[in-house]
Amino acid sequence: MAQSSDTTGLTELQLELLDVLWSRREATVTEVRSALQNRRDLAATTIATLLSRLEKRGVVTHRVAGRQYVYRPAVSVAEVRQSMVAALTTRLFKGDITQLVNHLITETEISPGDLARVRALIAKKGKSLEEGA
Amino acid sequence: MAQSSDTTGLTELQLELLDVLWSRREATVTEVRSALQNRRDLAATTIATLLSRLEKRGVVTHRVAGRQYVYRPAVSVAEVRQSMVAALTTRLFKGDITQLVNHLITETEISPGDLARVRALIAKKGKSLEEGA
DNA sequence: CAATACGTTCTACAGATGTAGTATTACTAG
DNA sequence: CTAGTAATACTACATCTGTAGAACGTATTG
Repeated sequence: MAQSSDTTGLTELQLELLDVLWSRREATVTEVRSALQNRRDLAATTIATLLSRLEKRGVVTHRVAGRQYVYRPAVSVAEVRQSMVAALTTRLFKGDITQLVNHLITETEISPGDLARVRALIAKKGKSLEEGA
Repeated sequence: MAQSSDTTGLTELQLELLDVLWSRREATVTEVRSALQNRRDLAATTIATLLSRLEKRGVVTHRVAGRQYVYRPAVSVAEVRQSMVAALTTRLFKGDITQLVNHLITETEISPGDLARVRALIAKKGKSLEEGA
């Protein structure tokens, strides 16, 4: 669902805003601002600008509550991950997922624990495939 | 090696240019241009501009050959993959690699073949860890 | 030597992003 | 009712990116 407007190009900051909205379901400008306060000290007007731009792109929506706007995401975490991971896979690994996984387990310092967890995930996926097919 | 200047933010087009340089080791503006010809029909000056901008960022270098510039990458595929995958993992999965892998095998339509290949990769990695440690 | 062609550098411009001040509007407290 | 306050909208600006024309210099070819 949701034929959202190309979320592949979301920037760091834009994702941080979305994160706030995702975790709170919805939030006002002020709320978003204070949620980011620790890392970013942005003017309220800056947050407002960013959110309205995101709205123009179809990434968020807002409803009016009194004199305030309450923003909420118009795209899901899953969707965004989907499109961004796909974009990265295409760009860097010619679309080959196994190459990406290979990169992850060989080129990054993956811990034995993580490796085990990954193995478990694969096993589970294998099972579900057997059943399904 | 190479403390290259933040390659996390490379765009699609910039990566396409780099791809040409990576595969040919080095190339002139004209060569890069014709290599991209199929997908992108860009003016020679456009390619030149792009390459010189990339050079300013430390992503490529050039040497002079007669009246032409021969560009070559200043960053490796590995480095770029490294930093871009890391950035994505951080942004979208709070830095948790297993979450990314989980996404890959559950959220994308991964083929049984790919799954098997991934499993093999994990197995191999497991072995090398045993030996190493 | 002169004209043409090629190659690079400069300049230009629109759109996106990060950032925020100012203006406007509407509410709240005295 | 009026002054201060809070919220949004508008304006502004620097930087980056995609794109390319114009200017300029040099080489090749009559």
